[in-house]
Amino acid sequence: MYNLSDLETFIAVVENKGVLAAAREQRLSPATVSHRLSKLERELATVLVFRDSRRVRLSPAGELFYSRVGAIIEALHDAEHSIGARSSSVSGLLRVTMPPWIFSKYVMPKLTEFESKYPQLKLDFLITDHFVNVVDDAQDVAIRVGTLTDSGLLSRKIVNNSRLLCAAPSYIKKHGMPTTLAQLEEHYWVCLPWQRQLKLFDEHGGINTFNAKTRFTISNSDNMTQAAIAGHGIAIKSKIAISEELKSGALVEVMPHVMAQSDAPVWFLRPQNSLTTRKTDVFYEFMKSLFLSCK
Amino acid sequence: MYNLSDLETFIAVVENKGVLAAAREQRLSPATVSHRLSKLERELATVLVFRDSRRVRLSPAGELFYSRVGAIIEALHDAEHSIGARSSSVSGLLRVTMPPWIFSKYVMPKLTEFESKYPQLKLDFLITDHFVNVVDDAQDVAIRVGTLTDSGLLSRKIVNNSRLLCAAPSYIKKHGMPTTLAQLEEHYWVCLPWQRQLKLFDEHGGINTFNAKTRFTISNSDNMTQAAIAGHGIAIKSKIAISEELKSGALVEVMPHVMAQSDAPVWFLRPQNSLTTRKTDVFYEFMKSLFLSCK
DNA sequence: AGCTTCATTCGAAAATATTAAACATTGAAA
DNA sequence: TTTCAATGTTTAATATTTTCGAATGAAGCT
Repeated sequence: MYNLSDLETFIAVVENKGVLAAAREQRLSPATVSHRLSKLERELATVLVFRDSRRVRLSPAGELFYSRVGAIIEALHDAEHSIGARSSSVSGLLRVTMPPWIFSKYVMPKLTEFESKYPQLKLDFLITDHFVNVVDDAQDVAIRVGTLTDSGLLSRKIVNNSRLLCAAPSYIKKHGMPTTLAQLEEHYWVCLPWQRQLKLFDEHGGINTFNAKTRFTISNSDNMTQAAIAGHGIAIKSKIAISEELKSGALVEVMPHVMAQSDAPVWFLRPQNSLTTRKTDVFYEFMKSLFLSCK
Repeated sequence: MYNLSDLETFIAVVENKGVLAAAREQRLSPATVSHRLSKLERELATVLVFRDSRRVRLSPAGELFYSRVGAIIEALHDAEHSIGARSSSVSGLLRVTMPPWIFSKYVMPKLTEFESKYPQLKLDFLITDHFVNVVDDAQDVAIRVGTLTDSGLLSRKIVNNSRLLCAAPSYIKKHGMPTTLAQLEEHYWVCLPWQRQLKLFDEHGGINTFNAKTRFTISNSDNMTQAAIAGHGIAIKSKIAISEELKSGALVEVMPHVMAQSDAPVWFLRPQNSLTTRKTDVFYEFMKSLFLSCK
């Protein structure tokens, strides 16, 4: 029967593309690596790796086996950790999707710190404002803002947040500061394509569906902020996305408290039934730490 | 570093509730089992099993580790199988939910056959007409009939099927065979609680929402069929659920082609990202085979 | 051809695993 | 209380597996 170490060696051979390199990484002699590999193949009665003495190439079976075994070893490390055994380092790949503004404003500045804390952990960011199906696109984590529509995902709130209307002072100077819904309706908007319909409170507290008049829409939240700062119109933004702009005066709030459904917390989502949780757990802690100052 | 065999021995100890019994099962000496277990605990620096010399009891850590490691070993066997190595038997536990009529009419009759083919595989059936959340209730497989609403699940169609209206001849004799929607509205219905609103085509092919007049509802599809046969009213049934009753004349179809949205295939659903697929795969093949004659 | 780089094989040594037998513990029966 | 039976651990000898340096082979590069 083969061993865990045989599996780990197999993985090392694949990832280092060679017996010698794998041996160096694992601090073993090449002979040992070669032995372990042939034992594994003998036990499985399957060729995993084609070796012409110059390089190493995965067989189709090896390809398949590799793609599975990595996750299994990871799950095992995770299980060890779950019982408090072994201060095993967090390793592997974590696929994360989030909106651009969270990435650029919150994640990027602290990313080096995170990377040096978990050097074994590789991150794959899918940065977009579009809805990404976590399951279909094989993401391990999604950061979402606003009301959740995902089902079958575990959600944890990272930080509270609300949306508000804002515009550049230059825009307000030119077009005037609106004080009624009727006035608001005459203004230009800078918004994401799916934000054009919005719900606002009228004077009596009733909810009013409202179609934004736009000259253009942008499908990236960061660029949309830039457009608002440049004075192209009124924008709907997360409070924590533009806190600095509000403070510096680059943007000013328009008609506070007029937005219905302004509540837009930042959420941390991950699929359920995953065998490995440690990677996502440390990333959750990281994300949480980024928003501590927003409280 | 501990071995796979150490993990397997640990599992055997847990499942056989003892070192001696585990040794017998694994065809090892008790000394070996004891050694392996202590090695595992030494490596993990964690007590997994409390041993007073009379019996064996899992520690909390052991409990947790056991629940994880079982799935991991299973995933590994699965990976082996996926590359065609080892004709490993399918083992473990498979949790399945399905409606009563499918279970009693299709699954039960062939269950012994399936069990003798995969003696190592334990099945846990959750038989209900109610919607079961696969993820929350930790089901490995769900058999669903009709339009799918689950997200994040892999679905495969097992067999095509449609719903129709039917009633017992005795009921029709007494109340007359309806030929128009207006007449239908006067009839009594036997239906599941969530079937009381149904959509029917009118003479012009338009869709008509229709509230069924009921004396009672039953929340189990099998009992509901019995009620229909007993002449309590018109029922909405899957064609393949009552094929025999239609043939024998115990039930007769009422107003064919009047049901809108009558399409109701039988689906096989399973969560995505599961590490083990072999168990579900063999069960899928089994389910598929049950409906071959329905084509 | 000669050199370099990589992977495998060989044989000895080291490390690890296995087992029987002796020993320990405990619950129950006498 | 004593004894017995059942279970788990330890010990120490034995068997197996693993490891590594050195030798060998295979292929590309100059």
